Amino acid sequence: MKIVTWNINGIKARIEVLLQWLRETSPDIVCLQEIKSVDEGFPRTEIESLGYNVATHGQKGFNGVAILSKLPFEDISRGLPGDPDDVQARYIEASVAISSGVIRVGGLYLPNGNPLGTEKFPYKLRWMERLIDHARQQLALEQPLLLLGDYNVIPDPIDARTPANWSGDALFQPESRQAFRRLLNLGFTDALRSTTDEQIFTFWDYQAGCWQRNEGIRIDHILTSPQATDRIIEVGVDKYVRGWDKPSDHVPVWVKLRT
DNA sequence: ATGGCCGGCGCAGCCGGA
Repeated sequence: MKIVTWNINGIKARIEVLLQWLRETSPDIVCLQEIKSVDEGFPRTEIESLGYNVATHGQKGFNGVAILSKLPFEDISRGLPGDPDDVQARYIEASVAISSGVIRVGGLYLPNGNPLGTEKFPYKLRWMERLIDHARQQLALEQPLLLLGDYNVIPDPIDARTPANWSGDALFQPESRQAFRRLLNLGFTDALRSTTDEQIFTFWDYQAGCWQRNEGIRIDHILTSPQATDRIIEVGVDKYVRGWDKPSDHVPVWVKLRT
């Protein structure tokens, strides 16, 4: 089965691109970030007509995540535990039954954290600590688990075309990278990096001709638990979607798993 | 030449993104 993460940067502006990509690639599960929509405004019926179940966790104007699945959801959890005062819609989790058991999927939109020196950066780091705590609990279940989404973290220098451009950026701060490594060190695998040493990007800024100059970064990641890692067949990035009309600034990242 | 964009909201121009 094919499981994908994609920051679509606004579902209302991207619905035609999303439907076209769904028709062409027919993924089984899709985690979407930055839907920038309340649940009632999400174009659910158009997506359902392609054979998907839809679960959303939205808010007005910003953030917002969703999961699409051809298989029915077993149970859905909205919001990242650990801070009842956090009103930002950045996490959704669901299970689907497969022939060999159950697979759990967490779709996340990790805070950007810029600019440094504001409350946004400590919020990012606190959010990462909550994610680590939650991931540790989920790993204890010893099931196939995927935590995928827009992590807003450049893990290593190879993951940026020009690392020096990001030295003052929250995405490439030592604290951000260390928290990402601590998450991995719980027992997760960075699925894409486990299959290639190549420089591969998932985001190109709209500004300054970044796409044309290939000034990209890799910030959208699929983390797999040991039970999911053992099932990996192939990992890839649908880079060509960035060249479509009215593209998102992110592209889909996918993994094929044995069921 | 070292800047260049985009979406949401809501109907001008600001906020947020990365």
